[in-house]
Amino acid sequence: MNGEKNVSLAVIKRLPKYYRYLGELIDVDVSRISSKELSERLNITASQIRQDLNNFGSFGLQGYGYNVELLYEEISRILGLNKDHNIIIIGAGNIGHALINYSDFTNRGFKFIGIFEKDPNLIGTKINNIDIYDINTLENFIQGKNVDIAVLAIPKNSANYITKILYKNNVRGIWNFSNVDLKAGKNTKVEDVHLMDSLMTLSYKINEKEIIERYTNKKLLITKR
Amino acid sequence: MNGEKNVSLAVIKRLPKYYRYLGELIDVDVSRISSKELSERLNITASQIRQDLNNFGSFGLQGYGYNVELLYEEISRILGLNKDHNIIIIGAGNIGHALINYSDFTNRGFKFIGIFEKDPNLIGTKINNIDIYDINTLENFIQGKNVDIAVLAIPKNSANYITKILYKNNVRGIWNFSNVDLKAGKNTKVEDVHLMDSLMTLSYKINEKEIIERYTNKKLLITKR
DNA sequence: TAGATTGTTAATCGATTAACAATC
DNA sequence: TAGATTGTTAATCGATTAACAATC
Repeated sequence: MNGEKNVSLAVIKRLPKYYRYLGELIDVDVSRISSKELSERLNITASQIRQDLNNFGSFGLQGYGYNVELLYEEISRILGLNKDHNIIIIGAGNIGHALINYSDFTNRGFKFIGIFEKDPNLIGTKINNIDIYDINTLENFIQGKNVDIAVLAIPKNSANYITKILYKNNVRGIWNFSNVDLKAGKNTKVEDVHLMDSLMTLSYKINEKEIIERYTNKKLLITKR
Repeated sequence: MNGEKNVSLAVIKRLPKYYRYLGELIDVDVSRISSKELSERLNITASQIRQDLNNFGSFGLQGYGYNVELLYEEISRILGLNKDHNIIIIGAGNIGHALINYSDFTNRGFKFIGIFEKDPNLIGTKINNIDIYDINTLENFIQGKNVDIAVLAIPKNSANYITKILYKNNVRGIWNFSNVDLKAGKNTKVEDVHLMDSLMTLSYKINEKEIIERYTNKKLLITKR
């Protein structure tokens, strides 16, 4: 039972970038690339790129580099994109709306199969041809269909109740847009998208100089006393 | 000119979580908390929490812990949330739409002051009482108003052209939802929100076991030969 | 064959955790 | 005063970078 080495999340988070850029190369008929060239374009060291890929296998050729199409295919498999995934959306608000209409997901095999809402005015209608169901039928639906991923796009006060249902019914992944921190369940992985956190990070970045100045001065003053 | 120590982005990314949780504590009238208690709730070691905060100052008291309200205030200042920020949105599509309607941003001092579009059917209309302007008037608008942050929510083929305008006019930050990797400009910071990358990461997570198995087996086979 | 570039081991760097004296 | 918990220094761990032998 060895061989079960874990790959760090930092590595995984870089793979979609490689994948995206390789896709662009294919579009302009580039068939071969070295880690050095990738490195210059992606602002990641060549060494790191080679290390990342070698977590999964030896996809290159000495003296040649990487075959673009082949590497693209491999990364697609590593990311699980060779399989279809069924997605449901919890919450027919703005975010749910935006995601449903984003065709890139569908093109990569992510299939929206239902939306769940509590607002009776929305139940029974459709968004982009996907049915909106009563949130109370959620558990039943999951038990009947193969749900891989649930998008959580509801206010935080209802999030706990819903996630319990998702964990209990072994939904494989939660894509969390709600403003709560979820722990992964026994059989359920979680990926957070905290827009508010992201905006706050940007706020820090644009004010950084001033902030650092203020706080380091304060610390210096205290230290000097 | 010393004292200009830099704080790592990993630290900054944790601050909004502290901030959010402290806000929740205030709501339920908790006035004091230790790093140990925070630690249990946030799944971050107490040591790390203390290290993070001490990048900016000494906000606690030995034998007591932290005053919740005071710490909340300090983090708010560290994140630049004590100031208002003017935001414009480039692209009146689904994402732009979703963000505009998300009141949490407004409550934290992020003020939407304009939307820019190229679709003539949308120009002149409003979303949530914010005007939609012709994208061609963007540069003029920026020169006349104080734009802190531009949200980039347009297809990638037009992204390059627009970002050039933003850099040139020293917009302080770009919140990038477009499927391109932006480099920070001389005076412009960038924060990426790559939804597609995030979804791919989740895809990896839910398929991880199988993926690791497949690839480590492959490597073992190769090694054995 | 000579040149290029990989895969991989070793060195470095940075971030996290542990430990503890200072002090409320 | 005794107990609790900070701020901070030191130790550990993990991730990134450098170096180079293997090999196309």
